[in-house]
Amino acid sequence: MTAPRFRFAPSPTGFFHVGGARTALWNWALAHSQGGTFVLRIEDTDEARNRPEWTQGIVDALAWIGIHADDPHFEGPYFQSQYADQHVAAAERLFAGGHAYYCDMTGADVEARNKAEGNQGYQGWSRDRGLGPGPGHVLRFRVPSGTTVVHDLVRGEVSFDNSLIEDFVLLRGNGNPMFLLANVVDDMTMDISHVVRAEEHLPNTPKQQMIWQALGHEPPVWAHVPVLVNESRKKLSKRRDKVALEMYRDEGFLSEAMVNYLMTLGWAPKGDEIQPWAGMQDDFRLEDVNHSPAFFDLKKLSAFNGEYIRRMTPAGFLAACRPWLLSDTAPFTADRFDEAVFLALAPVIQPRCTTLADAPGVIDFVFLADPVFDDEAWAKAIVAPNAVEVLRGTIAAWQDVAEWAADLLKVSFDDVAASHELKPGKAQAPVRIAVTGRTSGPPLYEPVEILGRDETLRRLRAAEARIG
RNA sequence: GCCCCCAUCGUCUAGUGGCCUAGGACACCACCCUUUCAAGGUGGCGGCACGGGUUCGAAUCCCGUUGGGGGUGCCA
Repeated sequence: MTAPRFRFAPSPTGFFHVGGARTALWNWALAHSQGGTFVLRIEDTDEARNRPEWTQGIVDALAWIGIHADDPHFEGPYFQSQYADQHVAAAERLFAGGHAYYCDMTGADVEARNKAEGNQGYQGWSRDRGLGPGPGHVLRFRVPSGTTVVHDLVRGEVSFDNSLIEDFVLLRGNGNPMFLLANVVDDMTMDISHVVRAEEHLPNTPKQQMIWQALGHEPPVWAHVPVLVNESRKKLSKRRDKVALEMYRDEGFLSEAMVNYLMTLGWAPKGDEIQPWAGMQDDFRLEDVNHSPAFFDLKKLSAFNGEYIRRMTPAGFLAACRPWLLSDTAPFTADRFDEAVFLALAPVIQPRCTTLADAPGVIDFVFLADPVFDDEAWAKAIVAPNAVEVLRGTIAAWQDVAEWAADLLKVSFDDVAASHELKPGKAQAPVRIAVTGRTSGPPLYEPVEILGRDETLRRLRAAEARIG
């Protein structure tokens, strides 16, 4: 028995679809666990050929989710266009074998005749006219009578009445092959044994299967997986939905979280949902895939991502966050950023992030010359009972604190709060806003310890002055 | 219109005739913890679309209905 070959054939459109990512992952898992090959074939259109960055985008996106081109199970990328000669050759064989015939009717002709006769679709009018190739002549497949049964690994047997399938076009009037034919020929040429793709292709499958058979080959193993849908249960589309995998990457989602989440859409790993790739790769089976479409839920993805962020080591977290920390969009400038400080604070930052992009905003005040005040929070904190007194009391207490350490600062502050008969948590607001600019955020005393006595007191006094 | 697919909490799913009083996760709510906000812990809310069969027994098998989706190009 020869090793199975799974093909993944995206068409480059300038971005990589999350639905495609899941299909790729499934093909990839199978290729690995069955000791087969993941064949990447790009369906390059005329436009895509002029934009090599589009295909590069696919390769990059695959690499991001762990499908690396240098893996021994990976083959490609190949391009559909490189097989153009074979597409035409196959069409000629089909014609020679009587499986296809030429037709000189244009789309308008077909429409007119249908209107006159009250029909729909192409009715095989040129089947016996004996036409040969010529300008404007399309080659049509002669659909045999009978029933075509597609054996699908996820759906079982699906049968189609051939009489309901029209004689579809194989070659255009200009001699160019149609996608349906090109696809079959490519799969055949590349010895593809398994075609795992989205459900939307299922209605076309009997046509492809008939081409396989007419060309004298057994069809591959088919598997049509359910599509991903939006909140209105429509197939995810570029126009309406955020479908670009790159976009999630750029927004700070971890590839591990994305991969893990994608795997759970239409399939469930044994045991915990959150699972390392290695286990899922071995357990994944097409037979276990669900039959119905799944909603791509950003909330759940975010939950997965937060979970993965919390599981990172501080060093790993820092490394992953670096692009956002040093970016122009960060609230502080790169020269004020301090890796050692971030590393020390990482354990309190991580549980407060759902994406890596959240990180700079959580501890911005540590790296800012002055905190950026949230006006609403400021107003609220300042009208609180004894706010000004607490602020002054804290200044007095902290300028004399024996050792500038988080635990001692806390003890010291608690005394101030107690002297005003306030609970520490409640009383903290004015101090917190003076130091961080906000009334909520990570624990106060650890960052304050890092900020140092001088800077902390400077901020507290500045806030006191701001109250005026 | 015609063809095909699909149907378990709001969402993602477990479930392959008795283990189901239907399990988990996300979301939501409450409480606990707590230095604010998170995180964490505990608990709660909530579902087999409907109608017929088959069977001693059906979420699970069959038929129908309804609802949803997809496909029907000289697009890919």
